Amino acid sequence: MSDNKNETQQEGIYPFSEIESRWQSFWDQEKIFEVDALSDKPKFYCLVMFPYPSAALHVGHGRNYIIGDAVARYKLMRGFNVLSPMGFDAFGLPAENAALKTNIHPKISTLSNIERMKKQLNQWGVGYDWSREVASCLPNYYKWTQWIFLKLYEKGLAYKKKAAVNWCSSCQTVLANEQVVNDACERCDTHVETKELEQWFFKITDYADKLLDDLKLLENWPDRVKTMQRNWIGRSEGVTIEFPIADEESKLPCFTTRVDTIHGATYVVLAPEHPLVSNLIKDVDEKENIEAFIRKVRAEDRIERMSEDGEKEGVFTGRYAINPMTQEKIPIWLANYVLFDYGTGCVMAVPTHDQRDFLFAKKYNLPLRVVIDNPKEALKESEMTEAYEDEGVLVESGAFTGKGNQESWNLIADFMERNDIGKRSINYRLKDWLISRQRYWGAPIPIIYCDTCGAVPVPESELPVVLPEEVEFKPTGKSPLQDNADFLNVKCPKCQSDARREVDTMDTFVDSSWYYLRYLSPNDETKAFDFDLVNKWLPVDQYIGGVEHAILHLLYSRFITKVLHDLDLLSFSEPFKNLFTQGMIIKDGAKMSKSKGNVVSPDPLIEKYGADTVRLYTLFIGPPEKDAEWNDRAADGSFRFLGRVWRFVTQSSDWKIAGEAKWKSKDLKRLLHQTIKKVTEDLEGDFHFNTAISAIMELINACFQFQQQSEEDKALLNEVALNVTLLIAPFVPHVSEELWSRLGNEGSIFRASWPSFDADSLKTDEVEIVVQVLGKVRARACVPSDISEEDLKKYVLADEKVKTWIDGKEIRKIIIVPNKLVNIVV
RNA sequence: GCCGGGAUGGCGGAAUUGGCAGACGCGUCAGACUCAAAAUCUGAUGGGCUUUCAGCUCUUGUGGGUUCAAGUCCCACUCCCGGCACCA
Repeated sequence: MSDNKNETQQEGIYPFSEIESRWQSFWDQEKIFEVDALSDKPKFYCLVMFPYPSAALHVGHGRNYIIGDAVARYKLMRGFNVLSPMGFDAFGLPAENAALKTNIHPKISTLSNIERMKKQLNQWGVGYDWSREVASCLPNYYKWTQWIFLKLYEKGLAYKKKAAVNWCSSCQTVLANEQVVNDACERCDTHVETKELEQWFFKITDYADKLLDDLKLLENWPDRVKTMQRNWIGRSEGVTIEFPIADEESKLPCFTTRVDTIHGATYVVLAPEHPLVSNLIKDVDEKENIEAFIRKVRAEDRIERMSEDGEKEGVFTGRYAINPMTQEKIPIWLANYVLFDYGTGCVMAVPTHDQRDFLFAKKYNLPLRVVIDNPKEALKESEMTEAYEDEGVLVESGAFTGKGNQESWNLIADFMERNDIGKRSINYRLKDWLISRQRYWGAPIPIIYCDTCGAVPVPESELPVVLPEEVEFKPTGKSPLQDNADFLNVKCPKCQSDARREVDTMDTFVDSSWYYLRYLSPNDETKAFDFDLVNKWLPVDQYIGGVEHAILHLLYSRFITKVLHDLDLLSFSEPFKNLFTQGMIIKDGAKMSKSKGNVVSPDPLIEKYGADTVRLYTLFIGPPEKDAEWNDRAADGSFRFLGRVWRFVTQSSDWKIAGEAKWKSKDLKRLLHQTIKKVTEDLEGDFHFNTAISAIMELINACFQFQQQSEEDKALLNEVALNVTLLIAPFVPHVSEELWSRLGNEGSIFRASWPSFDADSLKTDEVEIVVQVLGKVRARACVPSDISEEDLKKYVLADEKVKTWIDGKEIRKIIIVPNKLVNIVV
């Protein structure tokens, strides 16, 4: 490999390895990325999602940093005061799991991974303001994570409850709903179990509406991310109807979105876990059977029970409710398909107009009544094979009969509210955020349990609750901190009697839900973030990261920001104004991962071609928002291109070409300015680096077909060389710096300003017009760009080729698109 | 089932939003350099047909439609990717 490299460099392709290390040190010394946060220059906060510190980065990771770096460098050249910080999401399971195998403490492995990762980032030539580095595992950071917990606690937004929670037996901890993907642990793919445990939650449901409504404010977020969040929050509007229970005073509340079908509700169904059930069935003959059914359902796996093709099973309670609109007695059933934790845990069933109810009713022979007429064919209960779920006119619906079902929705809801039958209400799919983790490598939850005072928050002055280092962190299903007596035993902050600390740690998504605030004052010992600085610099102007965080991190960060906003600690309520989610780098059809063995390391490629080539190929591989298949060989093209740029720029003042000169100076000048325009527009828009780069390639290709003949040509070539160097700088910073200095410029190219195009140079006095006959291209014509339509028509009709196509035919119409095309209709 | 995004040469992908489809790059082929190879450089490169320094014709997942003109707009459909889903 090294022989190869020497050879390449000897042949004078371009001495990338020397150049790259030299300019990397230069940026360091010159503090190119260090920001004066107080400056009056227009600010630009460019943020890449901070990574979990892993030992070896692959080219897929690189895409994220390279895109972020290209944006930051471009904005620098546009004259912005650019804040581009980096930090590490440094708590979490991988370090702890590795420690179990290697016996190296997570703190040690994490900190050494961070150092390695910084080296790798530097090797890529991505620049950050390292003076602002944060690592979530350090006490000066997690102190403030704990502080945020306390703020939520004070507001009643952090609370402890016993609940059925997701349990990963491999990770030996509970998981948030957001961390369960297809019934499996997001991290290790282990099938998730359900456990009843007492755990800490953040009340994100209080913010469901705001989180949903404010998606409208996020104009520059990808639609798919907003859609995912919308789906996840899952708001549905309906009416909670109180069904009186026959022979009893109490009522059964049922949430429905189809209040228009109420007259067809012929039975109601409760979740077997519903608290009213035991009372309902206490005197019923079939009690034993019913209880057996409840036991059976409870024993069923929650996941299986919820799966769609799971058999719907139920049992009659022997009791009846009253349909409040028809006053009929309707049976009360229990069924496995009704979820206790959604809505009211009790549903009204309308088998004629809900397919699921229909199947259940058929199975157990429950009564049907059509209340919406199908305009296409009359519905007969006895002949129906499926529910009719479309629109129509109400029938058998008392005073509402004859009205459209949609308009009746509101009329019936109004009627119910007036008569105390039901109330409009809203339900969400979103559940509260479970933040407790029974693992070691995380921020301790700052709570103390006292036998007399109960759960007492650790006073702010006593933060941080330091994570002890001497711990046996074998996962046992309980927090390892439990076994550390020094940590566990404390005095109650209220009454000074003996007390115990909370031993669970926080979900690492709590750490990452506020880090973007910390970068403005990373070393401040007195507060989590600086009010003035944060409100000056945020919201983040450009956030860049993987779409896998569409729900988890992005929803949690929005939530925490809104809470802090409501506490008057932030003046903004959305943290990230613009979001860009880059696609994944794929290898052999799959996401790169160690377990699949398809990881591509950038090291050999950097060794062979240099970091600039890796960067250029990464940006050129395709539209950055889409997934892209990595192909080492295709990177050759990027290297060749840099070689061409190198030769052109270093020789531009004495430029000779081998082949035929196909370009004229006027056209080359125009192309230069078109290219500046195109690249600028691509970078200002949706970061279409791939097309920006191809435009620069076209310009360089043109230069290789241009022969210098005069002093003006020489000046033009120098102009092209200078501008090309500037245009490629955000993509390939090392070689650009080198060329910039070889062109005789002082200082960093990133202190120079971005080129602007000259509108006059874009104008042409001659244009090539496409001549179509009946929409097919038959000829081309070079004409003055200011030619009149009349002259153009005459010119085109006189063309020999055109004549052969229109000969003897009647011309019906001539369509002219100025400076582009003529279409003759015959 | 609902929502979002897609489908363009051998491959990755362009196409100024209705105006020359296939830019740019990879690969392939040919040539230069070389004893030779690699690397590098130069050129050609969607398919078919013909009378081949030219020209015709077909071609953007499928089938219809609108238009002087459709990858782009409309209707119907197929397949792929992602999210949600016994959610009442």
